[in-house]
Amino acid sequence: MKPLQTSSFQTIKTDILQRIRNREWQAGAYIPNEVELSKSYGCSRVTVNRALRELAEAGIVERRRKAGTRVVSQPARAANLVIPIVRKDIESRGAVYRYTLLERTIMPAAQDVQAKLALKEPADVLHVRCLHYADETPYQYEDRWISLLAVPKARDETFDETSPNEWLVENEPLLDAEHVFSAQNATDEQARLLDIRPGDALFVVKRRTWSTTRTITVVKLYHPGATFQMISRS
Amino acid sequence: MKPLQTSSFQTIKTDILQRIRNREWQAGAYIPNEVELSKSYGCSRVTVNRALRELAEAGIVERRRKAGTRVVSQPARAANLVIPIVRKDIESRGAVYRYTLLERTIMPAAQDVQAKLALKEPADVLHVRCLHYADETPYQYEDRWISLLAVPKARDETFDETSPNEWLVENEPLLDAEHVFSAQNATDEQARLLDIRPGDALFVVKRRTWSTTRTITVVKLYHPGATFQMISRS
DNA sequence: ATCTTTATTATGTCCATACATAATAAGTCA
DNA sequence: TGACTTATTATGTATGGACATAATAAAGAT
Repeated sequence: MKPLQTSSFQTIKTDILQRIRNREWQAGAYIPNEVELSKSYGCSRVTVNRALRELAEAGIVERRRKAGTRVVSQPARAANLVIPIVRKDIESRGAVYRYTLLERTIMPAAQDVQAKLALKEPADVLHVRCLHYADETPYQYEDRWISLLAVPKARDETFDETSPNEWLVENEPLLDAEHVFSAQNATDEQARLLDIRPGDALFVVKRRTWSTTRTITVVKLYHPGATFQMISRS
Repeated sequence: MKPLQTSSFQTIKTDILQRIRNREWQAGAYIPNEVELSKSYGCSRVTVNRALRELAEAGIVERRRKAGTRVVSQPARAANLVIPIVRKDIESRGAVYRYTLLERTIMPAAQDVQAKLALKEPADVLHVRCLHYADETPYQYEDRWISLLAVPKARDETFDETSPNEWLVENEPLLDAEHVFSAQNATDEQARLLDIRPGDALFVVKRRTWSTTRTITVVKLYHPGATFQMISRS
């Protein structure tokens, strides 16, 4: 009989998960240590270690040296969500993507912008506002600040054809980011741009992006709540 | 000299990430295979394997047998967000948590509820509506359906003291879930319950929870947009 | 030319073994 | 009693070697 899951660390992982679900190993309690488990499963300790490590990464068990491995009592749900690049998101829905630049201004950072971009002293920043359409329907309104201190190359980019998002992905790849999700009512201007009514609910994503040393860009992404949803599975 | 990061798979992982960021290994290109890398790093292949595996899990590289490992060209942002248990969320902000049950009704599933809970045939369901307060300010309005076919025990639970969320975490732990986030305008009733104005933006979380075979519960969580935000780092 | 079979290759996993490390418990001494 | 040192323990990581597996390329047959 071939096992359903080929790899044995996987079968061990799901078996342990089952035992926790069935309360054989209760919440808050310590489970047998790696050596004991490897004996009972008839495998190497490394294999058990990998299973337990992945369960710990999933937030299901907690591990501490010398103490052991214990079942987390009330684990918070860990949702793993993907924030796609707008164009890909729209095209994956079978819609035609279009991009419009609304504003591109270079100016000295105002007080609040300087704080947002964590600039120690006043410096030039780039303010870009733009719209992303799906089949000629406004899909996302983007309001972005880029630190020209961190990305001097951006000074020479018009953003006529390429959206700042895609330009940054190309030119400053794989940065760390922090996201804040919220809901807010559309202002008159936002409503006009997104072709909805003032006060309509907007899904807002605020993103701050940085490299090792500096904040690169902060952006607010506004989605009409009715047309937008963000999904996370398992 | 002691390395900054003790484990060598970690240093290798960050080194590879650096090389990708510096475009030494360009987007879409294949990077050296594990054997070559292990030689150049002077370590075992398994160590390189772990570094690359974790980079693949993070969505930074793609791996295929025989083909090799290549840098993902335009990686979608993978945000790892934590959806806390309401009470803990509120208490961690230093506020006092209070819970109020609004409705608890057992009824045969209507058409739409039957579909939502993926019930093949009509069966009894439990409808629970409740409010979560932070310092006597409404924080979350919860509208939940529980399949009594999947969780017969829920029939005997009053939910007077314990919120359905916490009861389910205790009684049906570690279920798989799917989340959908969106924004919508508050209805008159929602506004009344949350002590906001009708039309105010609400942050909505829809969650479907299932065990191996059956859908256990579906729930809609409504947050006043102004007071709520969900954060995800890195 | 097209289909099928057979290498080849890079990743995926496993093992036994070894040493490192963090956290705790036990022991020692003032 | 209290401060300090020394085991002890479970997890964390590394190694060389081995075999499995998926995907592709090459070779062969029709």
